[in-house]
Amino acid sequence: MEVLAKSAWFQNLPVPALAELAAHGRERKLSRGQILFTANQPAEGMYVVLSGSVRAFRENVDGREQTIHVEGVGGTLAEVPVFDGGPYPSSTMAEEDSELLFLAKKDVRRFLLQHPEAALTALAILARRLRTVASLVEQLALKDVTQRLATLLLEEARRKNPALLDGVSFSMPLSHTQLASRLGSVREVVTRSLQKLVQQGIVAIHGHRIVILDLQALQAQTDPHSKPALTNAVRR
Amino acid sequence: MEVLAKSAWFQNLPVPALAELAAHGRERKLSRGQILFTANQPAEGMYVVLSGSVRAFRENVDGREQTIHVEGVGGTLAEVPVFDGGPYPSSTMAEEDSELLFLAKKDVRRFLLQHPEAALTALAILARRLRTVASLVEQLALKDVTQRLATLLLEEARRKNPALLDGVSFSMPLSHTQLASRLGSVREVVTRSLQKLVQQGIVAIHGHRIVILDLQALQAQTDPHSKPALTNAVRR
DNA sequence: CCAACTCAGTGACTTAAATCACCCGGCCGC
DNA sequence: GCGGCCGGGTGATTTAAGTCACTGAGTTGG
Repeated sequence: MEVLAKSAWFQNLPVPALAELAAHGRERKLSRGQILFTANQPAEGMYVVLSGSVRAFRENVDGREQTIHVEGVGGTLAEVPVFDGGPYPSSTMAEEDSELLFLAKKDVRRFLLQHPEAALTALAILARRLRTVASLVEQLALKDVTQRLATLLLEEARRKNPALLDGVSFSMPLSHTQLASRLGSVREVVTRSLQKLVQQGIVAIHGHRIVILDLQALQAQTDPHSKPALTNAVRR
Repeated sequence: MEVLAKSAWFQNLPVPALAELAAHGRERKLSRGQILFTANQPAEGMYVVLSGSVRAFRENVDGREQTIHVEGVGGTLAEVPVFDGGPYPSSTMAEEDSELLFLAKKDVRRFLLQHPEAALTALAILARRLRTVASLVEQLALKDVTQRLATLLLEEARRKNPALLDGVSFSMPLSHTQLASRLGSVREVVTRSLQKLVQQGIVAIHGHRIVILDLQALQAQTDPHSKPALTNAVRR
């Protein structure tokens, strides 16, 4: 309950109403690596992350995975089927041991009908998610792996500490395989891309701690160094 | 107004309320190729497509574009900033001459607060959009161009006529460049991929009309023909 | 303490995709 | 009629990414 109230989903709502919603939910524990549900299964409701962290992903036939989003405490999973009635859109796996609260579709819908402010909050959440997923599309379609990696590093750094400057460090406890699944690539390529950033003196790596040595340069890696493209003037 | 009522956004709502919302809107005409707004501009509201068709896309520095979604009559653009308050997430361009209705953020929000059923509808729309964008991520990260093309052809065919069988045809008035922008690729590659499908006798093309000759085969192209992957049993 | 993992690193090779540089045909507007 | 543009089609080449196959360090747990 305490967690529910802190979740972005349920900001500023009358506590008794929340308590009632929570009372209808069921708790669920997952250990690291466990699968919560699989894409295309029929969905009965959504989940709120009470502790730990869970990742939603899609996979293709030969087992390669693409992470769609990762939710920490207060985050929610499978809101989509609550509203459009379809099956689960992604598979989800616990990244660490986690506790979740399951909320049935009809309970959530009823709650939002009775609390229109909450519905607007829900819209804000979906909107933000849409933004991040659309950015992922952009990254995958228009940027190369190094650019995507640089972007991810900057995002993670900013998540921990929005004030960035040369020398800041942050921890990123992800294996190269996990990184690859976020970046839409494979382990070996991520290893080499990281290496490249290290060799260029842009970042340093100590275990799971990343040090940003040259913020400018890292940001530069984010955008393609646009082809020296013949301008109209130059052409002919 | 008639269009507003038919839009998925405003299903089953009291006509007077709709009329009032529409009265606060402003009409806007676009000619083919015209830009409505650009990604990252501050956003004041959303748009409903009254006629024509508009596409939302992102582009990188050397001008390559990735289409995020395309909206026809009744569709909406830029709902995201209405709910999360951020700037426009994508650029949008009219694919044909189009008429739009602009609705200011605060009018939409007020309307949804007063009509909680409408808020649930809005959630359903965002949810569906999230589903399609997440699928786009999956396609880009895990499928090759031919697979993506096959998927797109099947989707388009189904949009026109859900009952698919060998021999159905449909019109797809897109240039190869436009196709490429949807598929996350470039013109030449799309041309060759299409050619491949034609040579294999899977589809035929007459101008902008596509005939599906072998539905089975087309569906097969959709999924990678999974690597003969050494199973655990075989290994060692 | 050894077996069995998981994780990272790396060289060699293959391949899908992108890029470059053309050509051709149609069509539009002078 | 002709210059220009757009759409499509192609061959040749380059390049990023992915694949394969191993190595070796570090951990965990029987």
